[in-house]
Amino acid sequence: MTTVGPPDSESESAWLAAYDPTAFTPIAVTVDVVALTIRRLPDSGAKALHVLTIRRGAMPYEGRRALPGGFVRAAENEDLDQAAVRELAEETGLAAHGGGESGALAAAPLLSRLHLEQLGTYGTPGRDPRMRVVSVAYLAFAPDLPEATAGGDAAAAHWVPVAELDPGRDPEGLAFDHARILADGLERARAKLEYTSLATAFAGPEFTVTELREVYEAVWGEPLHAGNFHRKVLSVPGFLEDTDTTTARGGARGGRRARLYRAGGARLLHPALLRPSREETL
Amino acid sequence: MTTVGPPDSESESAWLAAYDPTAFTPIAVTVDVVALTIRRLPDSGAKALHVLTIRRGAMPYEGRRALPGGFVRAAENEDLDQAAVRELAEETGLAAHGGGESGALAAAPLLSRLHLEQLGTYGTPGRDPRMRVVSVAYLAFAPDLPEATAGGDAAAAHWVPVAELDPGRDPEGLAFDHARILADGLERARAKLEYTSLATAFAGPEFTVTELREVYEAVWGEPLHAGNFHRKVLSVPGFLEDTDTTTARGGARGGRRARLYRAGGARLLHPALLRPSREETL
DNA sequence: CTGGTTATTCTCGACTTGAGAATTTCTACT
DNA sequence: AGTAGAAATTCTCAAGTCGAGAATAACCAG
Repeated sequence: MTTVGPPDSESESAWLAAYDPTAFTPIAVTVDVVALTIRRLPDSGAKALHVLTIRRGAMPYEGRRALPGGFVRAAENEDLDQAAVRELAEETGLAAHGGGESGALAAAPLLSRLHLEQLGTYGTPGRDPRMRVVSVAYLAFAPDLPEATAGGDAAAAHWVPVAELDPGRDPEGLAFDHARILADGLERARAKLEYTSLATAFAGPEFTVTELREVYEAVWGEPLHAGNFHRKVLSVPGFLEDTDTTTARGGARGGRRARLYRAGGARLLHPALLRPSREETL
Repeated sequence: MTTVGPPDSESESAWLAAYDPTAFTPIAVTVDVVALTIRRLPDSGAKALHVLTIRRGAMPYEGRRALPGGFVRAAENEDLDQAAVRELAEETGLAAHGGGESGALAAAPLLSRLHLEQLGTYGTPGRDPRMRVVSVAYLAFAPDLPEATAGGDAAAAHWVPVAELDPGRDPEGLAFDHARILADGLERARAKLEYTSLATAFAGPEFTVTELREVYEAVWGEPLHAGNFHRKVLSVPGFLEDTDTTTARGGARGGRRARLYRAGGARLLHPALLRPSREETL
């Protein structure tokens, strides 16, 4: 019930239990961010889903990769969402400097088109070997971001193809329970692409249907039928808004110019775009 | 990144920021539970969605209704999920006594068929007037539970029809930001009924298609076409499993006996059962 | 002007849906 | 026993959606 502490607790009512002194064993509250973007693979040139990771500079898990994150600044009355944006900005180096810390997403110019949402909270005792830590995880989507890194100060920060972190392909794995958090974030992202217009958050302000399809293919990790995809996205009311313009040129190797669209007002997709395959999980 | 505290922080790296002393302004961590069940309305006899509320016995918001909840017992190494189950058990009086606190849902016998999932975390500064509180909210579904109340100790606990708490119909509203949490919980519940087999968690071990439909109608708050609903649920693979038995009697005023089913293994519904109406929100 | 490339539109058969209605099986009451 | 009304289950049918596989259209390089 969110009641708190010793004050006004002389009642012998049930609430006495809640005012138990054990409640005051300190618990640290942090935020971790699963930041996703779509970029081209250096080699194949294909578009793939990438996640932002940093390299830990201290024990425990020193040298291990981890999700960016850090303490919620309680003393500064920082909101959870604000903390997530701040950590992301600091870690990516994007607008880490100068930016006022007023309106959440407004702080960092380069992070302006960012979509941010809470993913879940992880607080199992022992997840951090040093003390009890409850971490609120956030999921962030952004259009192709620059080689983040160099967060002004942070240890190496890099966009890593999520495929590389797949348990089995990744020898050491992420620090703490971050592999689990990442997995939850990916599943959430894949699911939200089905019934929300979130995919447009990965694209620029104007994009082609093919680019949008590539977003879906990168996140879902499977090819989609171009024709049917085209028909489908244009039939969902409010999903795409025609700009009446086309790309300046066709493909590098020839080909028709593609029509440009911008995100329409709809937030929910009706009917939804369902993944061809999916597993029986929950 | 879930890193913590002073120890091993003599590095001048970026992490220094994370080790900022301000991080140690205490933050209290609590759990709040949105517990839902379906019961008959005392008057009309119709089935309606109810939420468990308690009456606050202390300031602030003394006398106001609130969601059950309380501190996470850090000193006892209590997991967040455990804390939610414990609070629910204490508040409902169901198995508040004796029960070991081992396996989460196993503690309280009467709560055994309970479905529990994390809803979200609410930590806006000022949501509790006394101190900084970060509350992890949980959503719980259970089949028709007894008139909970009398949690051994708790101030009056009651199942309240959610319609009664609707902003506008409810003069005072819930304490803290609990109205918001409840709203989020309801939306989540309504959404999950669409694409998961969660509805069966509101029904007994064996139920009829009509009872299942009543669950959907109570949660969604709108009538469904009986015939189409029947066809639909039976066509989703793994949703319902035939028991080859029927109810002992038809309806009180006559009528055919209904076939009994139990929940099948499926957790996700394919294809989904979509709400007839829905708003454009996210 | 030509061949290869990319975008967009069509076709068609298999399903799925919503509405409305028919059937089947019961209970209560003459 | 026989009948009316109730509740569960099954059907019908037209409209909409989907996946596969083309067919068209518009472009680029040479």
